[in-house]
Amino acid sequence: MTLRKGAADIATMIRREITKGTRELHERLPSERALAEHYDVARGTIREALSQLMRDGFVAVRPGSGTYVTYQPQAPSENVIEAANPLELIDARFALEPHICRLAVLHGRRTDFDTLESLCIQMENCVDDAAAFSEADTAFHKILAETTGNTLLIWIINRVTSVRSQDEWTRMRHLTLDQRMITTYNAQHRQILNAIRTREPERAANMMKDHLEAARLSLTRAAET
Amino acid sequence: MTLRKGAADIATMIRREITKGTRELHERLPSERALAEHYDVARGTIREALSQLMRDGFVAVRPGSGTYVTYQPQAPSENVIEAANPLELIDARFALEPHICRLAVLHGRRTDFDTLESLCIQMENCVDDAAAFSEADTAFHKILAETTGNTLLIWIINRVTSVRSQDEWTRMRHLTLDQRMITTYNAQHRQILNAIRTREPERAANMMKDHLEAARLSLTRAAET
DNA sequence: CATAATTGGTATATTATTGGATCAATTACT
DNA sequence: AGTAATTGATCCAATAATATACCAATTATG
Repeated sequence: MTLRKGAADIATMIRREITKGTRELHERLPSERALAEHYDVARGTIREALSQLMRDGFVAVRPGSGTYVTYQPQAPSENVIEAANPLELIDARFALEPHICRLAVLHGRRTDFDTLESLCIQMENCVDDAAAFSEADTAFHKILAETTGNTLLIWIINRVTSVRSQDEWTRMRHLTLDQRMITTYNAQHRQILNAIRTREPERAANMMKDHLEAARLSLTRAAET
Repeated sequence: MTLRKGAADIATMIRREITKGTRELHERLPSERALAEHYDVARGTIREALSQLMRDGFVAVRPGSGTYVTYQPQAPSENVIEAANPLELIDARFALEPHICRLAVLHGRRTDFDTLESLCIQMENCVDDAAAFSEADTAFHKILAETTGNTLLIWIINRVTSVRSQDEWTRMRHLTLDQRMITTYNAQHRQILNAIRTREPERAANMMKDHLEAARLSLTRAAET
């Protein structure tokens, strides 16, 4: 019967706090002295426990500062999307967005088209501002998804497009986002919107395919440089 | 053993306020000086904390103006998919699965085809057992997605197909899943697999569309009764 | 439109806390 | 009994927090 708490026990307790989410990523643990008092154990034991946790990559110890949580019990859903590489993302969009165009033809209302129209105008006033164009572009594809009325598709598209904003992809993308490219994209957006307005599902879907193909090309070209 | 409040602690507290929804998107935080007073800490500490939050994309600081929340806690993914109705689900599959067939043609390996083949055989031995057929059918579509090698698409399809098992859709579906229907589905699965094997992307995609159209028809028919 | 107030940005010297390291005494387990 | 771990104490160096002052950009005010 163990009467005394050992370093391994302390390590287990702290590890549990981390994996259960009580201690979050980047959070600072109490000082070794405070932990020693809290667990009613000597500081050396705490140090040994922290040493074990450090070996397993749960915490990082910074002299003079403190010990910090470096492990995150992965939230499965987010990571899949965050971890996806740009080509996977664009393949997913190749699957989703042409069909979204077809559904937009079926379910779209005039107010939706007006919103898309104003976004087109907004983008056409951004030929010299890549960042502003990108933002409006994301909004365009987002609104397009919303016209389908399909909450599931809307959710998926929002997830997939939102990744772009905080990615290295953005950097690559900006390399190729010159005035000529933006003008091309603007023309394609127009064609897509017109096809939807005239209720031509297959033409809208094909226009979207062309649009995504252009985006993929500029992406692979940027990756090769 | 006083526990000193460090920048990491302040950052954790503010991060919690944001993720818990207390601080909403685009909301302006109090000034650094006000935060310093509120948390009873020096302004430098607040600045270091905000700097960390900025690195992680939770806030953005605008000199002369203030600090603004730039992070939105994601809507729980499960609910969106769980709440989707059968027609939304099948529309999502209409978007995804034909393109998955195209990608399967591009990336599929012989071993993948062998697995799909064995699942076809398994389903063909289930013409009189709707439950067993359903299970194998789900596996077929799942494996098909996996042959694309696109982790994002795999994840989405798994989410979308897994709903079927615990849905009222299942009940409706079983109503129409007689021997004749299962035989039809089996033939379609065969045609899809063959088209992929002979590397015909568009034919495979079209076969999948036919397959989904049949599923949708049986679904709407069941809903009308 | 000009001015004043407020906001973040920066610098610096001082002070307190933290982890790093060591060692002799004590306790637990084989 | 013998071995290994824990304990409790002390000193050190690294780091961060504090307090203060001033600058620059933005925003509100009259």
